[in-house]
Amino acid sequence: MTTEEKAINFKSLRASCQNCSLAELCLPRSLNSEDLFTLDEVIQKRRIVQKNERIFHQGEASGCIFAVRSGSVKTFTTAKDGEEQILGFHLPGELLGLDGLDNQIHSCSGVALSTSTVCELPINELNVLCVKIPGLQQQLLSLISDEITKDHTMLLLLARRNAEQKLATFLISFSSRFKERGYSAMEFDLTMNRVDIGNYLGLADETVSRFMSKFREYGILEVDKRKIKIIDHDCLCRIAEGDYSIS
Amino acid sequence: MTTEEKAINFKSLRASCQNCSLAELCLPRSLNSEDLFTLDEVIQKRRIVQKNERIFHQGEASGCIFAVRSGSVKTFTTAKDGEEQILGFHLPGELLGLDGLDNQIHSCSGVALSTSTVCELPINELNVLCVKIPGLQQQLLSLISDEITKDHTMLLLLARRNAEQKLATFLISFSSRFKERGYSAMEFDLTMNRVDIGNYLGLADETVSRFMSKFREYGILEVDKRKIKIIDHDCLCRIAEGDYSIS
DNA sequence: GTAAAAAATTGACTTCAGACAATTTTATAT
DNA sequence: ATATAAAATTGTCTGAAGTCAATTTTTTAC
Repeated sequence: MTTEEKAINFKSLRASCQNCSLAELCLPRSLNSEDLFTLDEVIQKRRIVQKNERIFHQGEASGCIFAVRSGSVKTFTTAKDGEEQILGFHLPGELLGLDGLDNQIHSCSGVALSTSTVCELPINELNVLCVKIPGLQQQLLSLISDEITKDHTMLLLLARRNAEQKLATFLISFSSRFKERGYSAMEFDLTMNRVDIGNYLGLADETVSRFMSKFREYGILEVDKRKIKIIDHDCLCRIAEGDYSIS
Repeated sequence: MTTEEKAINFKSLRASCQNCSLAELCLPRSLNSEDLFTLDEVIQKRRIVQKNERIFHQGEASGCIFAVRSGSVKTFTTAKDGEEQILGFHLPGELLGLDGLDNQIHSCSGVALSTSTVCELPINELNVLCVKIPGLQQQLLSLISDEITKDHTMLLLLARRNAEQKLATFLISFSSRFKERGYSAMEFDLTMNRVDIGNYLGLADETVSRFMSKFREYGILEVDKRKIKIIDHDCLCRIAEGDYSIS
């Protein structure tokens, strides 16, 4: 992408939590309308990012945390040897960049998986605001706790689950997160490719493909490229829990 | 352990950050002596816990985060099926229980690996104090960021590294953490058993044993039960980085 | 619309680490 | 001190998932 193109993509819009449909899922979750008004003072920018565009960079201090407003985003760390590990896929209403919450450099990068809008929350201003709005401080801590808990769940998945459990868990997670956002829990589009899914789950992309096919063969899913239709949600749950296996 | 014994073990001592040798590593890291005095007002308890005693429980709200003052502690989550995943081993000066920072239930448990002392930091009082001491708020955010970054590093280790890389990384981590605490980087005691190491690294305990032996055979370590002496630190690093292999 | 590139699928084969088992060593309790 | 339990080691064998490779499908660019 050329510098010129970047300039075009980097549109900054005035953001507003007050009339954002995602407020229930996002940082404003438990705030009243007066506090929301105050919060809107610091959430200055809404930024449109194109597919594959970086939102923040590992090793740099953005001074912000980010909220996905539309589209989807992945975060990943890059090891010394250049190897990448995807840390999460983020849907609208979800926060990212909490690793830079101390206003220091980010230890991971964020990249848009599809054309997306993200809200930029300057950490310094957020901290000032936390003093004024006690509920905001609480809400931020709650989101931090969620983030840590989510990582811990992922550690368990990576360390103790086999390939079919990993993939089943992955699909169920997306199902419930789409449902939370008012979309179908049974039919949705994955915005990432098989390589990314494999990387995230600690599997080879061929293994992801193989189990996608197996799930289809067994009538658990209908798979059309990245479009997933869950036919037997219960079975998928049982596979995820290790109570059932197809291999 | 009987109730009576627990009562004896649950000694509460007045804690003080002001004359704690771990202050440089711990929550007070960047505070001045006046702020330290204020901090000491809320760190009310220092608690002695015996080996295998729980410090906080998954599913319960302790209302505290904890700092290890002496000894060592492990944290772990228990899945629905009862399977446990160790999330971390914590040395003096390290914080635990950040997943309960929103003052809600903990999503993991903390257990002493050896007789230990832990400082209990009530979250509510800590939050009040963060308003009074801006440096504390900053320091807390910094520690949260570190925690998230640490988890992300672990996700990469679990997803992308083989057994010898995992074990080498594990040993190097302990080496540098002991060094930070003024102990030898080359000779130290692990306080956990092989099963725990394996669980933490997503390996069978037999695999841990095998690679411990291999490292010994190749003159990289001297291993006497849980006592580790690193002979070839450089080689261990190269194994961890994937630049060298013994298998 | 066509060519080229990227993504996904499937098969064949290999290998790393797990499972199981036997034995040895160490720790604990009486 | 001795018995018992727990932890660690080592060997053998197996299998789940990885690697490599060929092919098909889909996307992108011109």
